[in-house]
Amino acid sequence: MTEQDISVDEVYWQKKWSDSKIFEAKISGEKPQFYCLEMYPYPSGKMHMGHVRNYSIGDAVARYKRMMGFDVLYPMGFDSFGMPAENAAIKEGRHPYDITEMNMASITKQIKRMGFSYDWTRLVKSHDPNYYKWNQWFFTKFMENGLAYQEFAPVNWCGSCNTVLANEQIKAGRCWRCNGPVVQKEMNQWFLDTPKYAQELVDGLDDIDFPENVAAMQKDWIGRSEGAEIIFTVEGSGEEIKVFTTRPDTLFGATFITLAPEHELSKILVEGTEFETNWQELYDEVSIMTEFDRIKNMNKKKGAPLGKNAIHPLTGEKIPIWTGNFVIASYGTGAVMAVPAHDERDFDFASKYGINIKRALVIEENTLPEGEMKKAETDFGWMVNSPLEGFDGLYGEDAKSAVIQALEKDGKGNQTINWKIRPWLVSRQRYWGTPIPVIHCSKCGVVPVPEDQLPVELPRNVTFGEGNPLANCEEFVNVECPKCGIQAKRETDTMDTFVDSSWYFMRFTDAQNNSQCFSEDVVNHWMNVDFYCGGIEHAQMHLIYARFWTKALRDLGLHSIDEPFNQLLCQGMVNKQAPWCEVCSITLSVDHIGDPCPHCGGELGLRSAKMSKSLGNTVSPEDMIEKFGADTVRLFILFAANPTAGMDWSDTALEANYRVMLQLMAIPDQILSWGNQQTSIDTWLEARIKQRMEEFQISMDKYDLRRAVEISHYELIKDMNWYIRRGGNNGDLGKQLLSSWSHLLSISTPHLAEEWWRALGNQTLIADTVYSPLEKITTTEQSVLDEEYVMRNILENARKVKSIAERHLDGAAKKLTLTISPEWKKKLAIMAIEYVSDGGNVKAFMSQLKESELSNLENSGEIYAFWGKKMLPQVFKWDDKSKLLICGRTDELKLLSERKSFLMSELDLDEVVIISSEDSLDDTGRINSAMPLSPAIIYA
RNA sequence: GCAGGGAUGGCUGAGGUGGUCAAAGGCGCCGGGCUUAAGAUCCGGUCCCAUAUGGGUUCGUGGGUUCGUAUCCCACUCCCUGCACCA
Repeated sequence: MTEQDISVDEVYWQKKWSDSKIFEAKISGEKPQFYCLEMYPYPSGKMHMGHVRNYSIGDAVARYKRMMGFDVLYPMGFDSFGMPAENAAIKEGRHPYDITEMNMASITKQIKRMGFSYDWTRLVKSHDPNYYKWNQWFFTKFMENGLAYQEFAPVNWCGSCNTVLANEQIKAGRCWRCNGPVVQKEMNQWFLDTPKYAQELVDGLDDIDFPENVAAMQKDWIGRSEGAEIIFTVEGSGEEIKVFTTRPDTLFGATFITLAPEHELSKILVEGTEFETNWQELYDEVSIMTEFDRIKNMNKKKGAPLGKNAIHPLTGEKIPIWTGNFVIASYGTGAVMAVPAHDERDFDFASKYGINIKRALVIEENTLPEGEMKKAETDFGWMVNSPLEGFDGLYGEDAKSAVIQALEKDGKGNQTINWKIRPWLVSRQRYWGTPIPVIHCSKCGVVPVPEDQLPVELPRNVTFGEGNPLANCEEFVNVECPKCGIQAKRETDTMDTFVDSSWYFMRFTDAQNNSQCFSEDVVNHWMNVDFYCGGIEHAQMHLIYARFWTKALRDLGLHSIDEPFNQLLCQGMVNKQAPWCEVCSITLSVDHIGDPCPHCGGELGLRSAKMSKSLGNTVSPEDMIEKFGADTVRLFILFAANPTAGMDWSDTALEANYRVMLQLMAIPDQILSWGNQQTSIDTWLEARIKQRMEEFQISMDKYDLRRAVEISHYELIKDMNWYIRRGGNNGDLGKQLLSSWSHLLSISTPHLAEEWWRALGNQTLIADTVYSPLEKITTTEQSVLDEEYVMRNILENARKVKSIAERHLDGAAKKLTLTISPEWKKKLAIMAIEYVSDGGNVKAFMSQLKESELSNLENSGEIYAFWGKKMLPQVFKWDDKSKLLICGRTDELKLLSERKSFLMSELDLDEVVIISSEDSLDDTGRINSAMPLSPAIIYA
């Protein structure tokens, strides 16, 4: 048979699927529903391996759920707004719209070639006015509810992208997109009040199934910290400085106040004084500094006194007010009470500027507050040196609440919770995004665009490369005020593209709805997403925004879902080997293969690294599909590693999988040519099929795709081979096998499965066929499985012994005697197994044994010795299954006798004798090695 | 610095509630059957030793608990990921 004869026409089946519309999600009303989703991609022109892996995982889940009788919603769309298209436009002189549409067309084609079972009728594209119209509508609703607002504030500016960024979009002080430096700039910008949902966002993590690390990252990011806000008054002027602290118990150790240079009071306090210059210097330095530099200079504390004192709220003491570069204006209140004795930063600062250090706690109980402090003691401790009554000796939480109570009594502070998450800065000074639906009128101020005028469409006719294209587009900017009708100006900022991805999963449920964003009933029916698969890189951005947005829309009354994603799976990276220098610990591009390290001249090794253009270790999915077919690529990807683990691309492994595919392609013909002989091994195969189907389901239900594929594409081949080897040749049973098997194949290699299904004479599509569960394994079937299992173990053992035995025989072994262990060994084994499983202590078993019936046997001495030497370790070595078999009714003599001729031919012998040791006349002493389930093996 | 995850045989990768573990599966490699031959497929082998089913040394390093530990505890080293002067 040549390869051509057995190749699968994948495109043919893809057309069949699409013509028959079987993947279009329906609400049948009878079946349970399942929403399977992958993070929709940004449409670059080409699909890469990361996509392929992501979608192969999702598709396997979707197909499995369909097969198990669910109504499955499995859509695909494009996150098609965003800067790459706009930057390409600037560079190439084409329009982002054209570039995007073109890329979408080409990547769609590639995705379709993989044969994923998407419902393409629900395609959502962010840049479609019918979609982004709802972004705008939501935005105006948010404005009504105070959730969206405009504010003049210091924001993060990426110079190379020419736009502001949200905090979540800064990675290690640099822009997440271009890796360029980010600077602080004061601008009038739009924000969404994400902190409003901070508590719910934290709490929700307990109810959904996110990977631990993602949940941890989100918790970190949201950053809940409990503490107190404390009011210090400025001496003389009476102005108030609010500080946030998590350690109110150290309040009596506060020896100064530090304000962020940007803090509004800083400027007010120094204005017109001798201290102004130093403050100004620091302010200039900090505000120009990029986040990146700021991190780099993290340990260089710098500050200046502001020349005024604050009044300690409880003691009335005067303490100096400073400004310091390490205080962040936007966290807490932008001001801290400095307690050098119990805070490292304050300690550094105080040491540098010679400020008083005052101990307020001792770390060991009942110690005296003596000696100079060499470093800050930041752990909880017992309060000491308190100038007021009733505090000394309090510890930890008690100390905190005592201080807070005292503050609250005087109206000088209160307990608060502070959040690290800051409002989401959503406006962008870029073209290719959703226009913010707002008009600025000189008379009416900020006016939201009325609903009937939505969408505010992006104008086509704009010029790129000179600032914000929208701002330069007269016909876009100039409008009449919807309220009073005078000439007004449109907002020219667009929305962050993360807005698009914050609710697309809801749009998918009702994608063609022209009158609403989605119908409430429909969205409630499908949501939430049962299985969400995508990259870890969105742990803080997309996945927080989407959760926020879902809650915000819920509170607008649009649906009743609390959390968008039930279960999140982050697929691992696709890696491939690249040159690696151990000495310099750097990964180099594949161009260096064979050369010495360009830095140290040493020899280069290989190391697996994320596929990237810069390393040149990428593999083109297109080429692989063309060469091996989509099924092979999918099989390889699912089998090479668990979904969440990183996987290494390997050409040889891929080829091995291709061979498996070739083998599988030939199997229907092979099985269909079986005769119709019924043999005793038939029951075994029948039971085995049931067993495999069950194992497969268990694996799939826990998304252990690797194991599932192993069963469907490897184990079952082995089972079939075993059946044949044992003389099976039953065509009817073969058809049963093929039928069940093709369901399992259809999850990961759907095209192949269709071929099988057709070969079986089916007119239907297996992708559209619900699997009807097989009956449970019967007791008889179970015992056949068990017996075969025992025999295979014995056979395997006998094979090993044979090669050793033949070293001692003259030539090849001709005869095998299997001597079943004596009755007393079985009794002893059962006794021991029961004793141990009841929790008995092995060491005490001997006394038990001496009281048992076995002690009455004449060979009781032998039995005692055997227990200690052989049986004791063995009791722990038997697996649960073997224990069951030993205690059960398994008749070794019978099962082996029935399989004698098979053993004979397998071991290539003239004679096999099965005998129980009571009947044996062995004189070599070798039968002593017999154990239950493991007869003595003696060759002659 | 803080947080999360890792380190298993030539490679990959299960296991990880202590005994079923010399440790599944795959790849690679070796041998055999089939074949005119190659490929594919099928069967067997693949830590070391071994004069009969046995022994030895192994799951990052060093300790510990235990009759027994890849699996539990402690310390350390290294790797990945995220956050980062968060008060």
